[in-house]
Amino acid sequence: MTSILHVPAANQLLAALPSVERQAFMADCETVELTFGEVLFQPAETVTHVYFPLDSFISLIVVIDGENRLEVAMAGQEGMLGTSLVLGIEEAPLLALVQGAGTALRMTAANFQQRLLDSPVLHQRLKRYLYVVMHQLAKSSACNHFHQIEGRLARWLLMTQDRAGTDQLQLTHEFLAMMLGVRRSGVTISARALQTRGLIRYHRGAIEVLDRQGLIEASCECYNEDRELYAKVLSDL
Amino acid sequence: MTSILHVPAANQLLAALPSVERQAFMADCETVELTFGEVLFQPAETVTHVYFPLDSFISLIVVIDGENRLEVAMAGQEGMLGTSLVLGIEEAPLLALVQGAGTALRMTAANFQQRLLDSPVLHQRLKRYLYVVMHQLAKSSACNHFHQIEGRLARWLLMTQDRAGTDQLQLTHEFLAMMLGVRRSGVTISARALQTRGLIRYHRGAIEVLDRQGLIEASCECYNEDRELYAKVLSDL
DNA sequence: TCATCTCTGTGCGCTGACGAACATGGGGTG
DNA sequence: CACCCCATGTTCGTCAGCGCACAGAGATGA
Repeated sequence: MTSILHVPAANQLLAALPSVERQAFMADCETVELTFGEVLFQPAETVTHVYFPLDSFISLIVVIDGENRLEVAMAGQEGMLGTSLVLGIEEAPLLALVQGAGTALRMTAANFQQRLLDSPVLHQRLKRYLYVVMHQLAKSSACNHFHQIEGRLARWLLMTQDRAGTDQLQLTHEFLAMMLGVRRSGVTISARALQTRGLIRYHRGAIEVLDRQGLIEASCECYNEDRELYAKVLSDL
Repeated sequence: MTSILHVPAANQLLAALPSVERQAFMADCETVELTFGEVLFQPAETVTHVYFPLDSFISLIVVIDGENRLEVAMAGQEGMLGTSLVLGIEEAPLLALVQGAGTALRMTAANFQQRLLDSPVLHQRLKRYLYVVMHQLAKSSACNHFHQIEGRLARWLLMTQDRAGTDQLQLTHEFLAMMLGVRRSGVTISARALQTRGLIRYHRGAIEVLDRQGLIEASCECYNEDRELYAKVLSDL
C-alpha cells in the first residue's frame, strides 16, 4: 500500500530539531509496535520509557471512583507520552491506553533525562508542548462540563482522525462512550444524528468521516481552539 | 488581632528552600496587597510577574463560549501564580481572579527566569508543583463531569478554607455558582442541605464552616486525593 | 423612615443524560 | 449451515440540573 520509498511518519516534536540533535536523539530510541488496547502506563506507576508516536496514538484517561473513566488528552505524532519526565517526575499520573495501533519511538527514562540536559532546544520544545497540554487540560475540563455529547463526539472524531491519518476509524459506540464519559446509548443517539446529516457513516465498529468540514461545524469550538493553540506555541522554533 | 511578633504566613513553595536561597529570592520580591475581585492575569495576556501568595488566594478560571465560567485551579500559600514561566512561556492561559484578599510576594518575569537558572533547588521544587497542578487539572476534569453539585461544593469550601486559614468565608451563592459552573439556585439547594446537616452556617454572603470533618465526608473523594498528591510530591525535598 | 438593592428561597416546566433492559441483525466461528 | 456473539437500535421511567421568574428578607443609603 505504501510506496517503496515510504518515509515513516515523523514525530512533530522531533521533526523540528536541528538535524544533528535529532539523529543523536533517535539513535538512542528503539522503534516499537503498539497494539490496540495495550496499556503503556498505569496511574501512579513508575515511568520507565517515554514514547514518541509515529503513526500510533494513545489516550490519556482519568479513572475516578474506581469505575468511571474519562479521556482527558490524546497523544499522536504531534506529541509524546511521559511528559512528567520533562518535569523530572518519574510517575505517570494517568492511564495511557493505545487507541490506534502503530509504531512509536521509545527511549528509556534515564536516557531521556540525559538528552534533556544535552539538548536545550529539545528541552525548550518539550516544555512548550507541556504548556499546550496543560492549557488543553484546563479547557477540556470546561468543555466536558458545558458542552453536550454531540459536539464533543464530533470533536473527538476529528482529533482521532488527525492522529490516525485516515478517514476510516475502528471504533465502537461502547468505546466512544468510555472516552466521553457517557452512556453507550447516548453515543448511539449522537452518532446517528451525525450520520443522518451525512457527516459520518458507521457500521459495526467502523466509522468513516464523510464530511470533515461539516463535522468541524458540528463540533464544539474547542476543536479549533486546540489546534490554534498548538500551532501558535509549537509552529516556530 | 495578630501578635506583635506576628510572622507573616510563609509561602510553602519558598519555605522549604535552603535559607540562603530563600533570602536571595525574597530580596528580589516586593510585597503586594491583593484586593478581592482583582484580575491578575487575563487569558492570552503576557505574564509580567509571578506571585507567591502569603495569606491571599487566587482562582484560575476558564472562560468558555464567551460566557460560561469554571474554576479549574486555586493558588494560595501552598502554590504560586504564573506557572507557565516555569516552562519558559510568557503567556497566561487562564483568568486569574483574586478570591481572597491579602498579601503576596511578587517578582518580575525576567528576574524569576534568572532565579530559576541560579537555583536548581527552586527550579526542581516548582517543577514538582507544576506536576501536581497538572495532575489535579486532569482529575478535576473528571470530578466536574461526574460528581454532583453538593459534593463539589463541599470540596470547594474545604479548599477555600485551607487557603483562607479561617472558618469564616466571604462568599455569595452567586459567586460559588460561577466557580462551580452551575446555577445560583443550584448552589442554594446544596448549601441548604449542608446547613441542615449542621456542617456549615451561612447568611448573606458569609459562610462559616462548623464541622470540618463532616464537610470532608460530604465532599467528593477528590478533596482528599488532591491533598495526598500535594503531600506526596512536595513534602520532602 | 423610606426606598432601594442584594442575597437567598422557592416554584414552574423542560431537557439532557442516566440506568436498565430488551430487540434486531450482521459477522464470525465451528 | 447453524449458531452465537456483539454492535447497534430503541424504549421506559427517573433524575440532576437548567432557565426563568418572582417573593421575601436583610442591608444600605438618602
